[in-house]
Amino acid sequence: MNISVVAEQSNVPAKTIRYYESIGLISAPPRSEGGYRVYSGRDVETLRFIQRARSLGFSVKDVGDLLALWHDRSRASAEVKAVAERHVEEIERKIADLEGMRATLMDLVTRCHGDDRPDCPILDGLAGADGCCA
Amino acid sequence: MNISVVAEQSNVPAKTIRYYESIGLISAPPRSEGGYRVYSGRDVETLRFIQRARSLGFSVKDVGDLLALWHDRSRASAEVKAVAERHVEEIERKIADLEGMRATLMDLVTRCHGDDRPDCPILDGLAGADGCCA
DNA sequence: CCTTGACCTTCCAGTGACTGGAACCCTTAT
DNA sequence: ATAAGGGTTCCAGTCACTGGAAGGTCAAGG
Repeated sequence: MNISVVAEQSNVPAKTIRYYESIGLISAPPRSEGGYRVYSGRDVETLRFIQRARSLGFSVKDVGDLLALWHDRSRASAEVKAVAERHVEEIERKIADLEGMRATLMDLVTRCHGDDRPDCPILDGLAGADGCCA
Repeated sequence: MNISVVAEQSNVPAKTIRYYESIGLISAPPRSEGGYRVYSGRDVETLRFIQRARSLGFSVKDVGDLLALWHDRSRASAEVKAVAERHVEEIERKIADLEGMRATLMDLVTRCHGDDRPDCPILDGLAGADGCCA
């Protein structure tokens, strides 16, 4: 399989596959006579795994760890669970941050009449007038 | 005021202040004889504005727009509101994305017993076994 | 046989928003 | 005079790609 086929089947752009190879996340495949990368069905599986993990927000480093764990038949599931749990916590922190921003912004936005007059509680809030973001 | 004083009062690191100057977000202040940047109270206000806007998740580009609007006495509050509303939508998209990830991950995590055995629904899910991330 | 066009290759540069560090200059106090 | 603690510039690195240029390869059609 050439790279574009793998790209399509794994939903990872060809450019990104080469990038993953360059940083060592995946190993370099054999080459054809003309110098083209030649992939196997196994490579597609691996890239799908990576794609799913990335879409769940795991960092590339975490994905590398998960891949290693995946390939290690004797691993303890506790290790995998620990990586995933840390990641859930991080996601929850991000959600909390974003919800804080959303609440403040919604307050500002609803207080702004949004017409052609210059008076604007949003800018006042950002400027530090009372009643805004502590 | 030297840069470290402004940094402390605005809660923006000195390094970041210089960076903001380099990208044109703030204007270059006058210099002392020795070449030090000399700031005024007005600069502190501006940096506080920037700090608040950034902490609400506005991009630096958006902050630039908001600053321009802030300095423009004749602006229409509708413009400001539009910027803020677009940003709220973006935040809501991000929250939705993260909540999707969280739900999938939580499901995987709770199904993983997390002991010293290799059997692991998290890796199975990432590998594409049935029942995982659509 | 030659060309065309789609595919592949490498390498370099840019994104956003900083942050770290090196190497050097200025100020103030002792 | 010197030492500490500012300040200055500039370059490089982060993260995870993405775009683009310059050029090599392959299969089909004229």
